[in-house]
Amino acid sequence: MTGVEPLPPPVWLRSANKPVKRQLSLDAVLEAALRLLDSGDLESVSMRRVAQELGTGPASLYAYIGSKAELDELLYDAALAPVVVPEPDPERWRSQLLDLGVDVAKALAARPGTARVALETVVPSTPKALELMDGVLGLLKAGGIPAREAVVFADLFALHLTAGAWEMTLRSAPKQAAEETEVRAAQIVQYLDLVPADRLPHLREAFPLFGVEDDDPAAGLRTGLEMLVEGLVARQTGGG
Amino acid sequence: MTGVEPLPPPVWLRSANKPVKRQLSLDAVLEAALRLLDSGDLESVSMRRVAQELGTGPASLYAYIGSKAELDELLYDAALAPVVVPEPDPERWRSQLLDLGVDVAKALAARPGTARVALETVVPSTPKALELMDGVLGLLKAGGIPAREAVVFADLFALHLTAGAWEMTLRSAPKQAAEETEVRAAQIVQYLDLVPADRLPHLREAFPLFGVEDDDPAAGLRTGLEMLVEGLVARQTGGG
DNA sequence: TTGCAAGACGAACACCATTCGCGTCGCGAA
DNA sequence: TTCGCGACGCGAATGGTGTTCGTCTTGCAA
Repeated sequence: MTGVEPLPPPVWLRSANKPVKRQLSLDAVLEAALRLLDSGDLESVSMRRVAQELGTGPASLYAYIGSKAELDELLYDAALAPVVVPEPDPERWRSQLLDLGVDVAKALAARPGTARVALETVVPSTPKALELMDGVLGLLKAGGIPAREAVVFADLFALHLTAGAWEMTLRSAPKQAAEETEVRAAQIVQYLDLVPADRLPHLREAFPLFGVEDDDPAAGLRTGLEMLVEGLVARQTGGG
Repeated sequence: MTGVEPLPPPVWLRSANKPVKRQLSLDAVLEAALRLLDSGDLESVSMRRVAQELGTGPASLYAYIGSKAELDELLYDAALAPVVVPEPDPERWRSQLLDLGVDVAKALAARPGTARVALETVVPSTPKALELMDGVLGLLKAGGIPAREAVVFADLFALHLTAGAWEMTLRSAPKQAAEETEVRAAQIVQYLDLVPADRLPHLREAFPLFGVEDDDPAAGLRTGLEMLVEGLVARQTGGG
């Protein structure tokens, strides 16, 4: 090859040193960010690193996104992408709702840190988030829940689910958090030994039961969502 | 007063210029941090600022606390301090539980940012947090909930409550977040206009109902906790 | 061919938590 | 009373963060 290639441009030209990579775009930025996210967590997605991934400086990114928070929301939306909203079936709306909730939480937990974005944003309003909210409202309507109640519930549902996803993220973090949890548990035991024996009696009794069933981190979340739905229908039939 | 005060020490002594402020202590650090927290939020509590508040550099603080995270937990514990655990009354355990939950959330929301500490910690284990957990377990026992269920529920209860407190924190933030919310709402309306009219039908219909009853930010939280408790007892009587 | 808007981006700003290592002080031992 | 030592205090530096300014460059429209 070497023979036929054109000679390199003169070194004193500015363009020789900076080969002018016009390959940036919103998609390229998002793609690079997702690459970083998947090989770590949201913490490892910084402007600098994304820029480095693209072979440029952080300032270049601001042509396509307004702020880091904006990029975070894009990642959040991307994390939500694989979730599909089911067609409401009045016979099965409750299990559909639970499945949807668990799916969302799993999707968020699969991209570590994205759940946190939802917690930090006052009201998450990315396209996919809105689509999912619409889906939840649709299922509630299929279940005969009045619109007024449905709105309140949908809000709570999303909140609980997001918090659950965040907790799943913490617990399923590869190594660090696992031993963190153990250290904490040990500290609590130690603390309980320190405290007068007649204090915290219920905690003493129940403590060994904590952390059971942690083989499936989504199980606890599902239970919580079940309780929420159960409470919703109880409140409907009861009266108030 | 001026007359009786002792004359200042000679200026050429080193101790005159640096009066050797051996006034640092864990309490002093915590106090300064709380002062900053109360005149802002957790974001405004940085090592540098706490140190500045004490007239020193950030390095000095590390004699008393191991890390910023540790200080955060101290603040979290301090925020929880005013909450009192009620004596369980088998007649009223449900309302007691709800009141306790709302109290905790209000206490956390009163020190903006502390709820976030609980969300970020794998398992919050400060003394007050353990005391509250013990209280919750006590109420559940008074309600006749089996220990196994009680543990799962207490976890969910705490999670929901913390998330709710965080949301309250966001919404009740003095100025910034309030208009943030409005901006978001406007953006969503705008987005709904942009999207084909047959998409997101339920959201379109229900959107005006969102944000109603925001005069009492704790109301939504209480509703959520009610549903959770309702679901718990329904699951008990039902069978599973 | 020329002019110009828009993209690219190096450098700098103002933060952040944390660590190193030196100076200084108070206190206990001699 | 004097000395020495250990613990505290803390200035300075390290390596991060998001964001902005001003300049350079380049492709395209006129």
